[in-house]
Amino acid sequence: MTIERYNPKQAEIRWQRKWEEARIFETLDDSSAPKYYVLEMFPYPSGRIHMGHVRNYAMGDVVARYKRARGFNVLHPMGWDAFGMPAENAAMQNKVHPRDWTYANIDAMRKQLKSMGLSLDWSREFATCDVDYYKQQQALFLDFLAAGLIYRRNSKVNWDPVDLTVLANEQVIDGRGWRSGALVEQRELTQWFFRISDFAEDLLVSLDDLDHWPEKVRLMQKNWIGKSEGLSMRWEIANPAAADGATDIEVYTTRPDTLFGASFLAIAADHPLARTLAKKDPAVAEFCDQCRRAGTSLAALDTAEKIGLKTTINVVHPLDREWTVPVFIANFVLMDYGTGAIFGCPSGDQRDLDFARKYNLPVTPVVMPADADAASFVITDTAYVGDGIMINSRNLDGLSPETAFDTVADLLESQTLGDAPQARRKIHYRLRDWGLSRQRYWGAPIPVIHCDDCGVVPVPVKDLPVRLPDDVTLDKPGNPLDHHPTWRHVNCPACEKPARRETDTMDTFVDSSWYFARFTAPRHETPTDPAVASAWLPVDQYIGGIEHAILHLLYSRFFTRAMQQTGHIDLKEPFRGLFTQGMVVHETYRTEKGSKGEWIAPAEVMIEDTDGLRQARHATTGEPLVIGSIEKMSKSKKNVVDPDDIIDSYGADTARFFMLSDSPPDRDVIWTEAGVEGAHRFVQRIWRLLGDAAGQLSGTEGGTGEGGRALALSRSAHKTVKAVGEDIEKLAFNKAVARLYELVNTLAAPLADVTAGKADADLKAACKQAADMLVLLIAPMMPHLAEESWKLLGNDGMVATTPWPAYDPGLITDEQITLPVQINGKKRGDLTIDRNADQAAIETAVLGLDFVQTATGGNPPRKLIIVPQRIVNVVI
RNA sequence: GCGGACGUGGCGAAACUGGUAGACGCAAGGGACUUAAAAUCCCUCGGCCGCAAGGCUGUACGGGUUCGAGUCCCGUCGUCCGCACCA
Repeated sequence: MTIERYNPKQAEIRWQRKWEEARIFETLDDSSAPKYYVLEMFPYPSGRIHMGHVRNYAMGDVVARYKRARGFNVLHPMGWDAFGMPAENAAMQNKVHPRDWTYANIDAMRKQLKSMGLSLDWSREFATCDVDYYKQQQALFLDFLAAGLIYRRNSKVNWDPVDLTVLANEQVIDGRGWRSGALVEQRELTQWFFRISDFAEDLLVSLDDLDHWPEKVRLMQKNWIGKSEGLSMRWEIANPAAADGATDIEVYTTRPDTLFGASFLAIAADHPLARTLAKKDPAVAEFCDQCRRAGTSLAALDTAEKIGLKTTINVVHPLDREWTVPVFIANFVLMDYGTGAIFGCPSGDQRDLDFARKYNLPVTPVVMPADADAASFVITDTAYVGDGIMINSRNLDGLSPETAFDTVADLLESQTLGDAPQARRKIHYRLRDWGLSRQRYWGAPIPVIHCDDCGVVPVPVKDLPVRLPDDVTLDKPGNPLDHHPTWRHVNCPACEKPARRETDTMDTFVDSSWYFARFTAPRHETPTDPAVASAWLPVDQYIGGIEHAILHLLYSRFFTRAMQQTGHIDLKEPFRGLFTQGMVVHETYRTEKGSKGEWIAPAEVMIEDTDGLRQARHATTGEPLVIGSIEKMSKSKKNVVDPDDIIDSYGADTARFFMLSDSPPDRDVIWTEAGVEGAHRFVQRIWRLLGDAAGQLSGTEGGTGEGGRALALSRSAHKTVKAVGEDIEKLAFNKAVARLYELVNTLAAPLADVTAGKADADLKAACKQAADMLVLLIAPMMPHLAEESWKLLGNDGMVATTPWPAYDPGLITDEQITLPVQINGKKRGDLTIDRNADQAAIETAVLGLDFVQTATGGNPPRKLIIVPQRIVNVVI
């Protein structure tokens, strides 16, 4: 009579096979059903999946299975972000080819993902290192180049002189290469750039329309784009001889209103004028070198002292020809922001104030708080940066800074210096063009050829792909493509003379900037099938980590616009809905406190818990261990749990379910053994309750209970259907999980009666209906258990192709409701009353309650507040 | 420095637009079943007082608005995140 324990191992593989054979997750383009595109950020094939992947893909799969059950034509693809440095590093360490290493990893991870039972359309799978994929990417490059969306220019890069490669800013640690440890040099290299900054304004204003994105991500992108409105103004050089004939210095400011507070100009060490001066004066040259060296270390910026060197140059104040201001070279002025030159107004900027005090420059307050006194207002050691009114500013006095801004801007725009207006209003963005050149092997080759006669010549489309050569040596420093004996030698497509291939490859962020579009037609002979792509896109729900909030998402938004401009796609925003999930974290264990202790993996730890006191011990040696802080799972701290182990011992359903319960999905979730066991107990509980009753239920027709317990059960079940659907729509998986626990709790007793043969026909029908509903509701989270239970209950077909259950709205609202009754705002009791009772009826009933009578002493209350369907408050 | 988010039992968390604070889970304690264990089932579980009925108190801290505040406003403290010599 009692059913055996559920065996996920056998059941899960069996159902995975059945789904695959029936090809139910392979998506067709021609469907009359509305489309729904759900996508999780595709993984880098590092070798094994981790719990973060399990969480990410479990969430996406809930959405995909739920939407499918709701009748949508769901696209849910998977692929691999497969180019990048780790493959080259592995190749150097293990003497394997990056390609072999990568594809072996993909095979291993695909197998792991399949064991999770995800409803993915594997027929659309690709890796970005597939020749066909990067061929299409090269085609996009050529189109972007032709459309002027890509250009080439010299740019300063971080150069590792040992590894002979360019380093990203994140790879420079304390001024040294992260791998070689060599002092990083600043070098000028000719590099390719995407004109993303041309789209700055559109990328900024369109954020407002992305109302299914987290506010946090939109704000991060907004700050990253960094729009500022200001004035670009030229200051006439009073002594051109000192400046080698230069006549003016152009300065960018967002505070032209403070112009009368100016007491110095400062230029960057890399400013052309500074370079000119450095040539003549060794002291200037030495100072500039010092600034550049300090500039490479990001950490040093925090503490770096503001230092400057006074030059011999003076400039004329734009609004007073009698007034000259000294020019400094300063370490805090950046060449690549604005014009590389600023004017300093010490009273209104703390940094300028510190600088002025250090070099004894005048400090004139020009803005004061509206309630201050102009005669006595002084700046001591804190600059005044707030709003207020203008003072000490001649004709601007008394104006607001905002009005003063316009007054100064209008004046200087109409005033001329030389042959041109002295100033013009300028909108400035922090967003830089995106440099895509990488001096590496394992990336998509940039499809251009350098010819001595013709210059840079794009590879003709018919010659694509430009394939990566297989026979490369990776044990020498530098770019393997560069020292390949033959690969780079080709004839110029234009003049047929010998020429050289570009040996730089593309940044891997390029690969991930359009993969979501390729999934819509993954085998098409051009990058996209525009009609198909436009029909599927945008991605309705994109799910991934917050670490991609800026770069990946911004680049993808740019790429979509660029693809629209070049006719590959007909929209500009790729992701309608975005969700950023939290990390999976775990306790840490070490042999002793402090840095001396050795990290111990959770698998080797035993936890004892007596009266709330937790003690960790080594599972084999029994040695007591220190329980450390809860941190992101990482190899270095050994606090990792391998998904394979969990799926092996508990099954995929348990792993998925646990990842979805407990914590809200955007917050970190703590992985605990007890939590997994709890999830697994729930799996077994469902199986046991349904299994024991299955003999009675499998022949029973499900139906809504007509009265008593049967009706109460049906009410609970229908309410759960409604709630779970709403929770999944909001991606509130943890709340949906709680509703499922509740339903099982209420279902337990009636099911036990059914099992014992003590249920009447009404209750049996209600139980069957509720049980069927439960199975359909758990299916997005625990699909294998759902299929197995569905069959057990005697139902036909697969849950994976069964529609989402409908609830009866009539069962959602109860006829009797219980209103809490407060006296002076404190709950003192309840009132159970007909839900349609009018105000007068409620009032009479409330005043008749014993505890209300006691409180009022029979007198009418001062006030009686009745909030329909909610609460009653008696004020006395 | 600038910008943002958050702060609720022993723990993870619920609480829709201000309306019963702590749903649901974990841990813990007690009990039943069992030769025993596991599994399962039942009960208790914010704090204080009380045999109990019940009362008081409680959402970081201090004020305020309101019939009513975890939720709104002002201030303080703390934690986390993003950007950062940005002119």
